Amino acid sequence: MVVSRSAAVSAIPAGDPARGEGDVPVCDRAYPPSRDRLETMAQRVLSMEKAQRMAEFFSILSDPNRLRLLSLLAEEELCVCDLAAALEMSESAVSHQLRTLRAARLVRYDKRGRRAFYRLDDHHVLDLYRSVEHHLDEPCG
Amino acid sequence: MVVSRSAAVSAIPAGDPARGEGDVPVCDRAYPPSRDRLETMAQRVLSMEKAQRMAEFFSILSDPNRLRLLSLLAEEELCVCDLAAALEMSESAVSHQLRTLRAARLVRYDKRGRRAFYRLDDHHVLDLYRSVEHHLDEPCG
DNA sequence: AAATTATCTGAACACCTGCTCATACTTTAG
DNA sequence: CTAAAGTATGAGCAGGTGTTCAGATAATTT
Repeated sequence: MVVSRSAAVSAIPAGDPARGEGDVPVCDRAYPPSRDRLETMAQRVLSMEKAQRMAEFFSILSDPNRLRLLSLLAEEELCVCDLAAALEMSESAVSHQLRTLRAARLVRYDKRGRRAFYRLDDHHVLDLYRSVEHHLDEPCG
Repeated sequence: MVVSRSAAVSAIPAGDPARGEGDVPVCDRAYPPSRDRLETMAQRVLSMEKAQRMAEFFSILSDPNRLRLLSLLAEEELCVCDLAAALEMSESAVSHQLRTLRAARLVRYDKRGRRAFYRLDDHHVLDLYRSVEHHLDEPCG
């Protein structure tokens, strides 16, 4: 894991805004690609296993109701029925979605009496959330 | 848009690591929630429209093969057949996925001869990609 | 010109997702 | 104790997603 880290990070290089859009890299390579080129690409490409895990994480955030749940829980802990009332969803649907978020360790809950109070359990997800929110607010996005 | 920005950003507050996990906020509120509380939550919750757009964006990144395509295109521009060879996918499947990425403005292409060279068209997506990559590399993740 | 190459596209199919509904469980109220 | 409230969960179903397959298009080669 430690060894693969540098390779993994280099698989997606820094933004590199220094390189202008104009100077296009080599464009008329031989086809089919040589074994060397294929091997080079194989080293750069995200492993299937890692891609799978990343995709699963993104898919947790790819549902509007889950995002709305997170947006409320980012402010304060709330119980299932409050969440259901605020989002105008059935309590069953909310419970199912919270289960999904729980499985992904994005929220955790705390049962008091017959109510279950949910709160965020992941600080990274907020940064991500805000990044995309900001990204989509851009005029070109 | 400008006016809504502050409200939108405040919907998800800063990480606020200063507040310890110990001091739990108010936990035994009345139920059902008062009109005031419901109204407050309604102001904080992500709008359905915005949630929809964010979810669509995340869903673009929620497929392992699309992530692998992006990981290759982050390094250099590549044509469909190179990508297909590197990922061991059919050229048709790659073309379909590139169409999806194109529609989301994450990649753009450049046709030369009978080949189509694809490259990234979005700088934000790399930051996001790296954030999640880093997040999932953590021991607790 | 005909054949080949690189890509694109629509249809069809299998798989996955998120909802509702019915039901069960646990805790509080009467 | 019984009844009700709050939540959890499995089954089932409608809708969405990603692949393959067949076919079309345009540029190159022979």
